[in-house]
Amino acid sequence: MKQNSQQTATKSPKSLRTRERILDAAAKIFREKGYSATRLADIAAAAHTQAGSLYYHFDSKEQLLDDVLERGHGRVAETVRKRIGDLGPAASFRDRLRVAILAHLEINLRHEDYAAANIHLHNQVPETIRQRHIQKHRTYAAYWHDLFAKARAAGEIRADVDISMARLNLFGMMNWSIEWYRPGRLQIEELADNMCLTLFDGIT
Amino acid sequence: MKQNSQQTATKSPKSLRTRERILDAAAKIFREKGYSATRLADIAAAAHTQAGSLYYHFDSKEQLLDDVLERGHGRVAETVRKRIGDLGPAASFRDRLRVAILAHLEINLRHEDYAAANIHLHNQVPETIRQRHIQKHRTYAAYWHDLFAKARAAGEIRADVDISMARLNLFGMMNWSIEWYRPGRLQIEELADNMCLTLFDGIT
DNA sequence: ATGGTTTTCTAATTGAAATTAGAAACTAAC
DNA sequence: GTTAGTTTCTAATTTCAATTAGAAAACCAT
Repeated sequence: MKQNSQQTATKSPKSLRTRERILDAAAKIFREKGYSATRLADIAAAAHTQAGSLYYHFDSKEQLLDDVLERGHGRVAETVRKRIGDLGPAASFRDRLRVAILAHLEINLRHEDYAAANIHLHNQVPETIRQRHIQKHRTYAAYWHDLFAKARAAGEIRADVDISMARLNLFGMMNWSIEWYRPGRLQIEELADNMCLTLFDGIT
Repeated sequence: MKQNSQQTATKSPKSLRTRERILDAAAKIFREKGYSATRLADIAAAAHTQAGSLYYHFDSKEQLLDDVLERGHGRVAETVRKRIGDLGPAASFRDRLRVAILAHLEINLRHEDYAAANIHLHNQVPETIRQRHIQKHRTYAAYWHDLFAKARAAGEIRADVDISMARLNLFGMMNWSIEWYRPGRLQIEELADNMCLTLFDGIT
């Protein structure tokens, strides 16, 4: 039942770095061309190696996408949970939400290729793999839902607000930013602040 | 310099209907599998015909996607402009925005396959075609920007609000709904109302 | 119903790209 | 500097699907 890579144990540092390089290249090309249109030769070229060599690190093209999606989502989910954990139990839910928004944006916009792959390609993997990813997204969504629910219970959000819609709207704003945000003019923090404002002042 | 189909003139009603059927099928399968992974045989099957027969109606697979994108975006843009036009010159800008939001959502959610294709596949067409679509999206964005700008000039939006961000946030909410909205529980009108509220109360 | 036109089908043709196999090159410990 | 293990390369193999060509079928006006 291997869900991810091949030999999960015994990995030399060099092998690990190559693997990383390949994943980054894959995310980049997948994002640019879509799953099916990217040739392993393209990924290989971007990772400074040969198409055949990829098979030493990955079982198949399919599994490569699987890993890209996994890693992209994993990083975001872990970081958001960690940052909120770091806040301690005294923090207001409004502060928690603010921190979560910043973390979500930061990771996604710093690894846009992984993020974009997750958004655009998650329905291009075969059904079994797809189910696993859908499940993870559901769990992540539930985590946010809970955040909103507690904020409302604490009176930090108006009682008549539809929590589910609020979360979906926020996800829309955040995830859409991957389409247009380019580093430079606007700091990610400013972006996060702006979204907080739009959301809260429409909610509180 | 044919930008779209082949014989733009002289089309029998039957041919037109078949063409329509093929476009719908294409949008559906493209949405499900992505551009490159969909076989013309799949589209043909969904349109109750044979792969080879598609070539009577379209020049190539590429042009098929081109037309799907074109039609998807065209319908939305035209409808939004028309509905706002119908409002007459006396309408408040807030009302205009409300109407525009409803129209955008209605068309996109009633033709989700076309909408999803536009969102997910617009960067999978070859460069020349892609440029044309990007241009159309820019024009559409500018139209909305103008709507926001006039609303602010009329004092219907706070003066310190960043118009560009507001529009992007709104687009995020609206376009993300294509990922999760399924007809049934929630009416599209309710959805539009909700997004208006979230947006305005965060802006006004 | 017959001739011309439009539309659809079937059966090649063609090229492209994932995957595999086995040989080479590299690495590090002794 | 030889050897075992790891990593990479090259050159098939094999499958798959877009496109084309030409034959059939459907349609329509007379």
